[in-house]
Amino acid sequence: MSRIASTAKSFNPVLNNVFEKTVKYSYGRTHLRDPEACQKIIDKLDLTHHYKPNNFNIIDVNPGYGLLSSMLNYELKPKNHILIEDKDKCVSTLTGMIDELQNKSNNDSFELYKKDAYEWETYSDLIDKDKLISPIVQPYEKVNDDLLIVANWTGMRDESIIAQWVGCCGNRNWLMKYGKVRMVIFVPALSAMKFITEPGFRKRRRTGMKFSLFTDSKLVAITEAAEKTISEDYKIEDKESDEEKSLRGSSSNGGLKIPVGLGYDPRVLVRDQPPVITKAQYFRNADFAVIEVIPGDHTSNEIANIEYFMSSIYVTSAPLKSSITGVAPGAEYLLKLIPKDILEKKSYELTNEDILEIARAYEEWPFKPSLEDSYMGDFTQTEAYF
Amino acid sequence: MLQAQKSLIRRIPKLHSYSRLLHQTSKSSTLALATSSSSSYVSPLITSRIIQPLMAINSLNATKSSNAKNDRITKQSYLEFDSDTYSLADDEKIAKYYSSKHDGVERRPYTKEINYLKNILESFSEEKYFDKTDQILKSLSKLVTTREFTDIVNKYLENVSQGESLSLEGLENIITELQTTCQFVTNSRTEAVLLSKVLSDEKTTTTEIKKYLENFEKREIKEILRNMEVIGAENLYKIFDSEFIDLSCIPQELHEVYQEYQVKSSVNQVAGDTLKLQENEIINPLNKKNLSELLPVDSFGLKVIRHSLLGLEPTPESALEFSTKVNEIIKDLDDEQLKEDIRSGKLNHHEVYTKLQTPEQKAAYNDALEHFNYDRQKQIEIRGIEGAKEKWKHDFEEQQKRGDLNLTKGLNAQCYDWLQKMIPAIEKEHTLCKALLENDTSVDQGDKATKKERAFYAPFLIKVDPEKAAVITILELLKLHSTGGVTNGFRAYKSVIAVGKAIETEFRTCLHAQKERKATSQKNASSQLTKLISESLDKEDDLTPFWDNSTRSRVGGVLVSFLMSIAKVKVRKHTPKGLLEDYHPAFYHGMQFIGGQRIGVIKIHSEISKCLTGTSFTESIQPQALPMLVKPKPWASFYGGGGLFTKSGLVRMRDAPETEAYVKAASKRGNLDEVFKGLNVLGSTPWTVNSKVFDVISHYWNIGEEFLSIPPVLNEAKFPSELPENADPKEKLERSKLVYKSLREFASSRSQRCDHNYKLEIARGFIGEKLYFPHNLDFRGRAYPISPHFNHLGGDLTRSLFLFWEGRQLGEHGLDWLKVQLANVYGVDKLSLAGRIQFVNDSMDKVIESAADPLAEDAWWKKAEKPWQALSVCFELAEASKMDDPTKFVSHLPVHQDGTCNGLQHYAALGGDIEGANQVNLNPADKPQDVYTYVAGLVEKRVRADAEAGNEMAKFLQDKIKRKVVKQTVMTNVYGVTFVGAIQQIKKQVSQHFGDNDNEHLYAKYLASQVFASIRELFENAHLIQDWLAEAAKRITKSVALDFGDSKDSEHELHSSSVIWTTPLGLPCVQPYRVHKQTAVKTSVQDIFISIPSGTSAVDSRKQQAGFPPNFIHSLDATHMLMTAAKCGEATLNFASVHDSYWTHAADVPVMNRLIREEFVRLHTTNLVQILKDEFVERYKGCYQKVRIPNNHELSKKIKIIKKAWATTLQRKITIADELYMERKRLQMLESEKPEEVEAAKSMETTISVALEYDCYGLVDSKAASAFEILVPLQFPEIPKKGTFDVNLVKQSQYFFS
DNA sequence: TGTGTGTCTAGTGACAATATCCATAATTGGGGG
DNA sequence: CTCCCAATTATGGATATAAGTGTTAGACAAAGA
Repeated sequence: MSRIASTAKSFNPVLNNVFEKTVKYSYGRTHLRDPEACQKIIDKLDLTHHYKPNNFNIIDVNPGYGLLSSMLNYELKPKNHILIEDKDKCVSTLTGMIDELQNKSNNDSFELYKKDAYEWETYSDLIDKDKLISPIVQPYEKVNDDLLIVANWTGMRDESIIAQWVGCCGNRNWLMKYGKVRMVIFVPALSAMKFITEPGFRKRRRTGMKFSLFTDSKLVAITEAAEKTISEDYKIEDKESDEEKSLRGSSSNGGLKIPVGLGYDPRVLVRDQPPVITKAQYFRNADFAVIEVIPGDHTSNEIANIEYFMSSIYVTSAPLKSSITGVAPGAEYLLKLIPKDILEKKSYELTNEDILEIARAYEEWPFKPSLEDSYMGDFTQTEAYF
Repeated sequence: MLQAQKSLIRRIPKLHSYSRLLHQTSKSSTLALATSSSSSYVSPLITSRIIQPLMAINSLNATKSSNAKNDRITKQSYLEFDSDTYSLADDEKIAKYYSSKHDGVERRPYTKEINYLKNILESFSEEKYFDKTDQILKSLSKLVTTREFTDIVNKYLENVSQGESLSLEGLENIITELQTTCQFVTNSRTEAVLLSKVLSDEKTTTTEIKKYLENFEKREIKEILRNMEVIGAENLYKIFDSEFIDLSCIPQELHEVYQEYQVKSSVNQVAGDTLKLQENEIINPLNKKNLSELLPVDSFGLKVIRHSLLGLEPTPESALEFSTKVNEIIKDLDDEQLKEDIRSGKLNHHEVYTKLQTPEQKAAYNDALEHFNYDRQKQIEIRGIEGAKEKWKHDFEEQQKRGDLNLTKGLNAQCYDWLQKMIPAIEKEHTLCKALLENDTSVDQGDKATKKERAFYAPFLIKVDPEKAAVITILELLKLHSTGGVTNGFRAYKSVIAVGKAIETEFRTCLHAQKERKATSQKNASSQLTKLISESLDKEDDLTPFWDNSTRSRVGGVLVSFLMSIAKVKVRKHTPKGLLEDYHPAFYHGMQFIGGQRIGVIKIHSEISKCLTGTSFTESIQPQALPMLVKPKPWASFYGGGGLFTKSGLVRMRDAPETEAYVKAASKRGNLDEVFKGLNVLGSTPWTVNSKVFDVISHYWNIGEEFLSIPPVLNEAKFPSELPENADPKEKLERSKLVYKSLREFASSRSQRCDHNYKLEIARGFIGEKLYFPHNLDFRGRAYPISPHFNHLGGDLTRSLFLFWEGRQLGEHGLDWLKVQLANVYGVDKLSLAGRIQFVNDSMDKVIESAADPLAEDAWWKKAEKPWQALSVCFELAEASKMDDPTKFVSHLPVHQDGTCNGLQHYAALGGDIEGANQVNLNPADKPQDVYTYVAGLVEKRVRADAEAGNEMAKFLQDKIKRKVVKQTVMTNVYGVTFVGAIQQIKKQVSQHFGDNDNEHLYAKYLASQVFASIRELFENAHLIQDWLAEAAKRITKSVALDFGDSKDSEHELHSSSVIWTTPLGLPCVQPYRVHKQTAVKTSVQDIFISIPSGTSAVDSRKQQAGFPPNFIHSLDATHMLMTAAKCGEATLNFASVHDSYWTHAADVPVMNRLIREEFVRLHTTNLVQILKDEFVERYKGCYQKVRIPNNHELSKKIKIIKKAWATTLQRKITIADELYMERKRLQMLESEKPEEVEAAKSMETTISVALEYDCYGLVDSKAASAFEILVPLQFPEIPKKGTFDVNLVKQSQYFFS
């Protein structure tokens, strides 16, 4: 049973031979196993300027076996580092790590909080009831420098959490009520592809649009594409068609020169230059990406009136002018209110400004459906039988 | 346009996709095996001498499989192929099977395509698109057997011979051509078509007829005349007139008619048994003149004909006929007042019937009414749709006149407006369709996609009258309001299918009615002949198959999209700039998301839905879904029971071709006569509506408040208060849960109100009427009334509305049984019979009070467990007690006898558990045993034991276990309730009765396990049987057929045997649980997701296993019911049933009770499980099952060696298909005529054959660390031993049913 | 190949998800012989 | 007229969609060792 030892910059030498090289239980999530990979991510994040040592808190959601957490802790030196983890094996490794740190380096910033990170209650309890940390509310003009959220949401069903967190960014509730709190989230690669996009990318849908609107998001790191997503007759093509084809988000014959990054919005790749984590560096064979999400300047208030409208718009990829008609009774009238150039666009081509423009136009619309009309019942659940 | 045409023809059959499938599989593993080098996969153990024949066989197989390429129907669409290359060999046309080869139930390849072709053939032949019909016939001739092809062509000839456009020569030419091109073989029916054509020609002289007839032998003529529905009444008489004809030419069934005719014509008075009225125009739906004449019915001096169901008045002729007959009947009445009441129409049919004095009068009245109702029934079925339209029109005109703004009327007027706009749209579509079908390029077909769509639905759409189509569309959409979990709207899927189905039903009804009219159009046809002809019309089985769902959705789709685009509603909006007015679509399309999945919905504009809430919309009930006014046609074949013109199958099923095939086969073999007999008894029970109860219900209904089971009128759902945008996510979540909850409650209340409304409206329409419920079966043989809304299977309220039409004097015991009935519905059913009677006797004054003043605030009946039925009995008892001699009281009330947990009774009888039998009253006892109480006691005992052992939970629950807690779980245990389901049931009880809500789940879980254990303890043998059934189902559904992977039958999936058994009455039950493939059909509304029915796709093993034990028991209780029904029919009882509740007149209860017990004993004296096992063994022989044997056993080693040898020669892994292939070859050779092949086979070893020498089931050792999977012939475990209970005791058990 | 892990689905009558993309088979059309 | 190849079309399969996951046990399938 070999254990990890490393000379990586952010790796705490005290923890040499604490983490096991292979772990038996993945609990359905991906775990980094190589300190070098963690180092890549930490370097890319470049957070040392943003957070003052011993003067800020980290909420670390699903740290797993804690390798990355320990390195982040060593690198950033938070005052409190809350590890929200409820999986038994992880918890025991984590306690081992915490003990080790306390014994050998007197570091007691870590606090293990054994609760289900899925529950909203966990967070409110953490702050309001158990008072492990007391974050400071900071204005939305700048990024909050008191709180950092790190999360591993790489499981199958975790995507919904990511979407909801972004929703919280729009609502400015939950932890986002403290201000622009930075989040570093491990997500499934496919989620990152859908969510971190620019207008015009074919995979951009409602949630992708919300990412743009409510957050400033970056790709921090990506993994090598799993083999099955790489097309065999992969060819290097010239740049123009390159651009066009990859814009379509097609995963089969994308235009990048190397398979890595296939399926991502190429402009995002160019913009963010994410480092690549190799397969050997993580445990569990499932692609993931690391994203950085910071709440943005727009709120869900601004588009609350067109929620239902948007959901209809993003069903099809036809230009707005044709998909708009069936959306509500009398939607023809709405056509007159929305600028022509927007109507020519397809749903995935809409920019933040376009969306806001539509929301404004919608407000002008005399026949806009009443709110309860947008309630679409979902009572498919089997109910009692006498 | 040629291209579009080709595209149409090509796309319709979709054969090439199948051929692709064939092609693909022909390349798959097994065939690769077959075509690989000849000797390579022969086991090395076989000597070279034996390899020779094997090689020959394999190369033969190889050539066959290379031929298989030619099976592909490629290139030109199959309407154009002209060689035999693509045809199915004769043996292939039928030589396929479903789950078992040994049942003689055939599966035809390309069923779907053949059905489609039959349908479009029907359509095209009526339109006389000969070039297309030729092609279709050619194609069909390649796909079906000669016999079937003859039937198809005959039908086609019938269709095209209609009218003047085709001469006799033309017809003959077609026949000759078909004979040469398609190997068409004529039969007597073909001759009948020709004969009919000859006779129909006005110019044909009698001599010519004679001459024509002389071409045949008399025996032949007899056969030809059998096809009377082809020839028609009028022509039949012409033949009768011919001097060439004598009695020897007349088939048996027509003898009577013939002789009668001879007599009458000799007196020169032709078949005068019908009234001489004006031209008989019964079926002319669109004749408006006819309608205006309908109003003055009372001009006949009789107002008996009061109710006009669906706004349809009876035809004047039949009304006149009826009134004449009634006048005749009441002529002799001595009560002048009664006479006057009847004449003036004060009394409804049932009142008249009950007031008549002599049995003769009653019989005569019944007879007259039956005749009269026959006409009305026809009217309802054929013109029901039109009735709705007339109502709209009426309201529209009223509104125009008065500017009336009443909401309901406004809606009707609105509908009329839409209708007017929709008709031209559909008419235009019709012309486009016809143009497309006629290759008329002058008409612009719009864009490509539209044209493609049109090509699909055109042949079907043009068959339905635009007006009717429009009415149906509007009705169906409004009917769907707020269904499918959509507020103010409905699922697009449902609407499209519903419209498609309704259109199909309408089309079928019209077609049938039209045929009947043609065949019986002779105005003076004798009623006998008319009846004979319409009966033989029913026999046409499968020549117009049901449309498949993709067709339905396409037809529905186009109509729905029309309505959506034309239906507008006016809206006004006050804005700062003043009043804005606009027309908005009444329906609009959207998407709903459920768990991320898209669901297409159509929403109804709020202005419209406002009008729809809570108001009645009875016109929207399809007339075919109403109870019938006349006795349903008796079941005699798979189709044919039920409505006059409505085709409904014997077994209701959803996309289960296998079930259908099995039942049809059984029906053809005559195995179902017993089933028919029972069903016909159920169908021939006449009912009427209990108007007294109806009045009371109606009173409370109209108040609009919640009362007993009547839900209140709710106008809108109440929502919790809004939350700010930035509220805590947890709070937001809680709120949205509340919102959904209140929406759900609102919806359920509304849908309940709606449902009740339907029922009440129908009941209102049928007050005083005589009504019948045609029944059919579900796949287990349980009988259900076909009319879905209003039937005696409903809840308490609905059941209380029913009375038997006929009355029976109470006689000696009747009164007591009425009292028992009251006690039962009051909830006092645990006492002995005497105790129950005593209970009612003690409450007699309250009973009479209840009847006298049912509306009283605290009336006694309202406290009953089933109040409405209690009220119904109160009325009856009060009436009876008024009589001096109650035994003379004529009672109409059905008295129920219910089995105590019927499923458990059957289990107990099967298992022979003594204690179990006691608890469900199989064993005679002084008072009824209550199994629920007993089980509750057992559970209590267990809980107490646990409590003593220190279980905290048990301590809490101790002494709290009541009957009610366990009741539902015990009851549903038989029906296969799962552990989770039981937890839910108990949880509900727990949360109601115990205080502690936090732990209710834990409690429920704990209790559920205790209840299960208790039931198991009580019905030990029964549960062993249950286990045996489940194990058998598991083995069957996990088995592999020997033929799997055979190139000739590549459609079967690996596990494709479903559980099939035959009930003691001969009904085959096929569990329809398979994994259906699904595809999307593009319609103009949206893509519609439909599942493709298949009898060969993989079985859903889990469902099959879970479903089999309860289904088997259900099939037994259904059998018991049908047996009892048949016996009751023989005993001339009126009989009805709700699965395990049997109903008859109070006076007849003793007889029925005896029959129930006798039949139960008769059913269970045979060893049903043994029979089932034998049946299974026979059915599933040739199937193999995977068995895990110890890895280190010598057999494992042997098989591994063989596998390895094969694998090395084949250069790949050995699959199951390979193993089966080798075994198949071995068995084939064993049967061979060549001795050397037999020899070779004998010494050949396959993975399967080596295992035969071992008792593999005995080798199974679950504890063994490592196991090895091998294939062995399917075997079934030994059936568990029966307990010692003697079923015959049931005969003496008073409380078995009570 | 034998394990632990993750996913799926749970009584009957009876109720069903769509849009889009992509690979590939089938068909058509054109050209040459 | 047929044959062959390129181009086009049809079709089935895969995948995403939204965004709390009411509940628990057990069977079954894929996957990691």
